Amino acid sequence: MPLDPTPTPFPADHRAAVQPVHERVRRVATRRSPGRPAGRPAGSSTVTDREQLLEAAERLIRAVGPGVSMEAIAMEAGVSKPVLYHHVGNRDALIEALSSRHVARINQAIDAAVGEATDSRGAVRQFVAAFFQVIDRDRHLFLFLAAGGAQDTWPERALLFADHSARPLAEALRQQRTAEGTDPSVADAWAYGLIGLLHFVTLWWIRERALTTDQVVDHVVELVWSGLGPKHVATEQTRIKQSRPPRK
Amino acid sequence: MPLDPTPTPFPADHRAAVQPVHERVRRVATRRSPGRPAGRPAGSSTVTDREQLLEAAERLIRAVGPGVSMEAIAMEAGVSKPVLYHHVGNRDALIEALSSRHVARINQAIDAAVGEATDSRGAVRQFVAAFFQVIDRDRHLFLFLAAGGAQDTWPERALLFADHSARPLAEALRQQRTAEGTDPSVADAWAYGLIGLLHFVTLWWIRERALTTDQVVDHVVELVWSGLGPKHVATEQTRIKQSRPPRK
DNA sequence: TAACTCAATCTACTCATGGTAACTTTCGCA
DNA sequence: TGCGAAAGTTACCATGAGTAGATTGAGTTA
Repeated sequence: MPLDPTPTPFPADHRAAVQPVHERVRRVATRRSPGRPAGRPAGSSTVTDREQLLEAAERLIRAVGPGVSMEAIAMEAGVSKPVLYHHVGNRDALIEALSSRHVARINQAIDAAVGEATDSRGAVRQFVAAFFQVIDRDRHLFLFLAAGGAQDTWPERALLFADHSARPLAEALRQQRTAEGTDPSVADAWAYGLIGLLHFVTLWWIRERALTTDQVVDHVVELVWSGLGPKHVATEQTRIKQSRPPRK
Repeated sequence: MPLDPTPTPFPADHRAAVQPVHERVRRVATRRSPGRPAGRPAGSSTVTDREQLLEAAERLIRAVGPGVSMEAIAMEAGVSKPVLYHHVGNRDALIEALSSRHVARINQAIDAAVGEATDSRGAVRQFVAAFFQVIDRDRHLFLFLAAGGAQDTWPERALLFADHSARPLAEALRQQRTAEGTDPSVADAWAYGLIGLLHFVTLWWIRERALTTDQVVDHVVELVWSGLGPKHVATEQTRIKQSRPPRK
């Protein structure tokens, strides 16, 4: 899996990168200029499409990182701020909308990858690997969706992206557990847990880059598949070793 | 485990609660008033202790939620903003400092709880339960630490709290794996993964309150202990009635 | 064709907040 | 007693979310 060639793992140069935003934005926004008169512009094709705005938002986030301002996004779309707000709502709603699209893409990639697996464990591995790859390819977008909102609305926002990922996963888990005769009520907790697990490992991995993709995927799969419990040689969980489990 | 009596699971009334902040702050900050002259106040006991500031920050966050401003914190401490900044640095540094203290408390609780366990699985359960309890008891503080910063510095900030939790856990895992002769290089990824798992399940659980504490802890432990792989032996939990049909 | 209405848009603003500059006062010490 | 450093304060700046109100083009009616 080829990583894209960005040298710095994290966009640690946010602040520095902010300047280029405006640079680029100024280039892009040909329709706006200081001397421009107010009011509706000529030509009936000015009806703004919500999709255009979302596209522009993604484009800009990819280009300059998760710290983009709403105004910059509006400019990137060649539109003024109130138009953006009219069509999108507010920053949280933008995150919500972008989450929905992006998670759809991720799930598509996951579905395709899982389809290639021949056994259950292989499917889990494909799942994890696909998740990592898509997230890594769109680091900035991921960061924006995971944490790009205002600090005021946090509790609602924190799970916006996770919700989209976790809900279908929960459904799948529920079906699987039902089919195999085990309690399906674990599904929601497991889904959020697994998504959180992937989230944090991804964040850590993006920051540190201490492992190759294959390594980190292997490690995650081992944990997710087998858990912390006794290894398969043991047939009963009562035969666990006496060694103490993780404490601080 | 008694939940504290807050009726609303999430501080969904941030915005509403913002007013009371200032109300309260104005009461507390007796030392400040509009007509007060500038300059160093009389009395040699004015030397501000960093600890006092951190205490004040915690107190206020607990009281009004994770959306507190730096100015409100300064006022709560009976001090002006530049003093707060002088002693603490900036908002991220505040998060860092509070994370350090809070994780220390959490780990203390976990150590105590794990000490009561008689077997490994029980220890994991105690670990998870203790984590949940401490987090739930200090919801606001948790939210502040997990996401209370400015959006600009996100990548660095996102893992501030997680780092503190994950590092000792990684160390423990590394020792354990080394002792039992399995590959210890999984430790970091596992630690961040497990912390992320707990993070998200906690967030979801705080928001939805669909399960009792015992239930959610059981579910998490089952996942963490046994993983998604084939069950060796049915545990008590998995033998619960599987009567629930997949909804939706 | 001229007036009317309305939707789409813009400019220009408010407000909140992180962070800083520059000034002011007290204390300890020679 | 005088003076420098320490500890504070007020007042400010910059940025960015979100909004109010003005402005204009395009159908629509007479």
